[in-house]
Amino acid sequence: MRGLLTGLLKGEWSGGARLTEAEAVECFGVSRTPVREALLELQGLGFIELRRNCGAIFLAFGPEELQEIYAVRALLEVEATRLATGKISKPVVERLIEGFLRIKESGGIDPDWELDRTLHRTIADASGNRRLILEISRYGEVIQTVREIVGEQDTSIHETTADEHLEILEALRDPQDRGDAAAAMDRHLKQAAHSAANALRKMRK
Amino acid sequence: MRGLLTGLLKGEWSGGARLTEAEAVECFGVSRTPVREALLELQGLGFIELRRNCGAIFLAFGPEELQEIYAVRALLEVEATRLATGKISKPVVERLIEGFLRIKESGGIDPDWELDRTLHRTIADASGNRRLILEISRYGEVIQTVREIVGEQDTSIHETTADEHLEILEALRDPQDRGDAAAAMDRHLKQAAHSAANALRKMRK
DNA sequence: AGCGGAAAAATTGTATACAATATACGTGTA
DNA sequence: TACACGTATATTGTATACAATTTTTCCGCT
Repeated sequence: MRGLLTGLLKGEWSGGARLTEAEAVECFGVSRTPVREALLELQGLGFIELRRNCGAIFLAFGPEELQEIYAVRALLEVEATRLATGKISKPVVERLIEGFLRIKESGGIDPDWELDRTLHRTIADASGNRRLILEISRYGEVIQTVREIVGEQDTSIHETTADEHLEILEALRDPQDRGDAAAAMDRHLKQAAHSAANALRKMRK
Repeated sequence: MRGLLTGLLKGEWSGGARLTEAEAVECFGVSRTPVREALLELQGLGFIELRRNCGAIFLAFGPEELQEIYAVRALLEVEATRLATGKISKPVVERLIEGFLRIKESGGIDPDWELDRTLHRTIADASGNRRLILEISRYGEVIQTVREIVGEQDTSIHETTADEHLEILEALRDPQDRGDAAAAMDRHLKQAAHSAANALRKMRK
């Protein structure tokens, strides 16, 4: 599965390309059963269209599509942040703040996606809406895969990202307004969308 | 697939119940392959949890969970409405308004989910964000299944629903503010969530 | 009786064979 | 030459057999 998604994102198959199950079997050296399941999952994630007796059709994937993904992600996570405001215990917030401060001090060399994921998952969990949690984690997988491919070479990004994370956390720690943290999350994800789209452009050209 | 989902929603399997592939095969009289694919899809939709060599575990599904589904749906569709404002051609809006007026006149006997789906799909399409369109249609399937099971016996609902739809359409036709139609959509979906949850309660007790 | 481990059973993961169906092509006719 | 139809081919849908893995059971040991 990951292989197919990676291939698509790297641009090995461009949008509109057709891939039959038999071809996928040759590509990945496994039988049709797991290939089918992978294709079905990819369809669920919206990267391919499955048409009976026609094979899988790769949908376009470029900076535009990436921005659209981030737009939906932002919708989900901003709402989660709004709901989570005031529900995360102080110690947890403090520990996260410490983590991001350490990253800032170390000059942003270490990307540490792990801490990033922890932050986003903590917020989602605190929202209390299990559906929302589920959908956010669904998008998390996609985003993670994109990150692994695109690479995010520009290390200076990570420092500013840490700042954005700190803004969110500080708003969560001392909420003046239920919307402050949500607004910070919105800014953070808009910035992330921009930088991811740029990284993809750089990679492709 | 539909069979499993229907069974779950009807309460044949309560939350926490375990269902192995072999049992599902007996239940539905098809082989493991399609059963597996159905279970994977159900996992993607968030109705079951699949654990290796443990079978499918049904997650809880009741009025609470239904409300959560509607909350996420509202998130998606309200944003779509905001984006669609001003992008739907007058004739299209007029035709939809006519349709809902006809329903109101006929006293709301005829549910006409078809027209309802057309409205929501039209708005989603006009949003211009293909990701958003995809996610909305994903939820549309779930909602449609829920409706078929729950039945929505109370016919008086349909008249008020038509009113809500008309509010949305009128705001789309003459947008004073980009948020008017979106706000109407939000009210509509909150109402729909409430009535669906009630219908489920009535059915279960 | 309690615990550890090994064998057995249950269950999912994968491969392959067969069936159903849609597409493509070629042939015959107007 | 254009079109209709039928057959051949390609492709997906389904069933089943086998492999891998996990869970359960049961027996021996302490």
